[in-house]
This record gives sequence, structure tokens and C-alpha cells, in this order.
Amino acid sequence: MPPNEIDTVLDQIRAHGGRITTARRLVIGVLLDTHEHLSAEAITDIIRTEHPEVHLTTVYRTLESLAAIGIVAHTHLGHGAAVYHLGEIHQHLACEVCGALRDVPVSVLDDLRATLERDHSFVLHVGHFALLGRCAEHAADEVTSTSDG
Amino acid sequence: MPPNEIDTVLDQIRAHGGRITTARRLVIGVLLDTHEHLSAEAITDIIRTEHPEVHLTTVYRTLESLAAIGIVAHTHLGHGAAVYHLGEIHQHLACEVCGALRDVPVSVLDDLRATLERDHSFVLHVGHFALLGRCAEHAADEVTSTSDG
DNA sequence: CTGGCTGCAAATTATTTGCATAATC
DNA sequence: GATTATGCAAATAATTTGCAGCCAG
Repeated sequence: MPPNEIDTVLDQIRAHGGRITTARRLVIGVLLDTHEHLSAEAITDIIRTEHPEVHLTTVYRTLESLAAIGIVAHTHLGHGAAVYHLGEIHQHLACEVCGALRDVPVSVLDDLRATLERDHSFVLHVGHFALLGRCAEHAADEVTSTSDG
Repeated sequence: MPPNEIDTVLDQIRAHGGRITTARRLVIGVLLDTHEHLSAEAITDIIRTEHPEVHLTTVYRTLESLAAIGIVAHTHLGHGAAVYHLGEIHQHLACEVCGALRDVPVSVLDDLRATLERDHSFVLHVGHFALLGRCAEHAADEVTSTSDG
């Protein structure tokens, strides 16, 4: 984790009156390091290999705090735990067969947003739920609903 | 519940080797009657006003059976219980503020589907997650995330 | 030194599973 | 009469809450 990146996040926490603790450093570190989408439990497992004293509850609360500041967001990929990620809101494409996850800019939904607003007076918010379907590799498979979500 | 409608469903259950029981009649009856999107618990509560012996577990198992036949589907509207509905798969628009739910045909997603397939080789499946946002009445409200989902 | 944060236990919510009994075909 | 479905209890998974002590600011 490049010190500059983590310091930026820590500064944001301070700016919002939050305190810098070991647990918070570790959570942010994992998210910066992996740059993947991890569940609270997965984050905790990684932290615990080095710091077994950090509790799942604390990770949840840290993620909650970071979400309140707007630093992290979570998404639902299907049935099962939510996954957390740093940075900009984006849209997720999740393969129902293999679980492959792909991030796409929210702009792919611009047309849909315009349509919904025009035809249904509905203002779309994006990113909270993944879009489910099949990745290229599994597009031709039977429909067997592995992680239907 | 019009007898013809319920009989159609019962016939489909028989055709798949399932048995017709009081609990199943009641679950289907509630879904046909209300024509709304109800959680398993909500369905059970309605049934129990007249038939307190019907158990939540049975309702879950009935819904599972009906889903296997393709008669019901469930959707996630946000955080909280999934909601079940009879009939065609459709897309749901859920208001984060008031919870208002609106059904729209899956065809609103046709353009998005084409875009995702062309640009990301991703085959979109629809209906399992609602699209979240604001209904006309709450489009102008502050973003306070009531039922963010 | 004080209020925010943590650890731990326990509660909650949504759903699933095991098993003996009951009801359907 | 052979299965399938049900009732009830209990397990599971994901997340939240309560509370006393700890620690950052």
C-alpha cells in the first residue's frame, strides 16, 4: 500500500473527526493492497493472519465509518455476503456461473437512466446491486443458476 | 382468486409430480389475491390469520417448489427479505425513500443488454435485483439512503 | 482525561436443514 | 401404501447491538 494513498484516506478520516487506529489502518491497507472486492469476513481473515486480535465486528464498524465518509461502498453480487471496495462508485457485472466480477463505468447506464427518467419519472441510482448474467466464457452454458443472487 | 387461475397453477404442480396441499393452495391464493410482491414472512402472516398451523418453513419450501417449476420468482429490493411474485419475469424499480415498487417490462433493458454484450461480452440476466433510485415523488429529496439495498 | 473505538458476547434477521409424523396420490 | 410435504426445532449465514474497558487526540 503506497503511503500516499493510505495517508489520503487517513486524512479524510481525521477531517471527519474520526480516530486513526490499528484496525482502521489494516482494513484500509487490505482494500488498497488487494484492490479487489472483498467481504467483511474475507478482509478480517486477511488481517487476522498477522493481527488475530482484530475482530469481525470491528471490521464491519470500520467499513461502516468509511462508507459514511464516502470512501468505501458495498455491493451485492448475489446471495451471500456484500463485498466492499474503495474508490469511485462503479457498476459491477457478475457472472452467475463462475462468479467473475468485472467493473464497468456507471456511464454504461446513462441511456437506461434517461429512459427511466423520461418514461417512468424514476431517477436511477447505480452501483448497489451488481448486474447479473454470464461472462464470455460461460455465455453458452446451460442456465443452471449457480449464484443467482 | 379466480378458480381458473389457481387451477392452472395447481395443474402445473401436478404436471411436475408435486402434490396439492392446503398450504400450497393458500400460498398461491395469497400471491394471486394480492398480486403484490410479498416476503415469505408477509405471505405467512396473511395465511396465518385464517390458518395458524401453516409454518414459515412450509411457505419457504412451497415458494422454492414453485420457483423450480418456474411459476414464481423472487427479487431483492434492497437490504431485507426477498419478495416473491407470480408470473412473468419483469424488472423492478424500487424507490429508496418510500419503498414504492414499480414493475417495468424487461425490454427497458434491451439497449443495455446489447451494449454489454457488444462491449463486454457479457450476457445480462434481468429481474433478480431491483433497480434502485427515486420515484417521481422523491426524486428531489436529499440523498439520505433509507433502504439502500 | 474523555469520548470515540475495540473486543467479546449475544441478539437479530433471513433462510435452510433434519427428522419424525401426517397427508396425498 | 409409498412418497412427498408438513410442523417444529434447531442450525446457518450475515450483520448488528450492548457494554465495559482501552486508547487516540
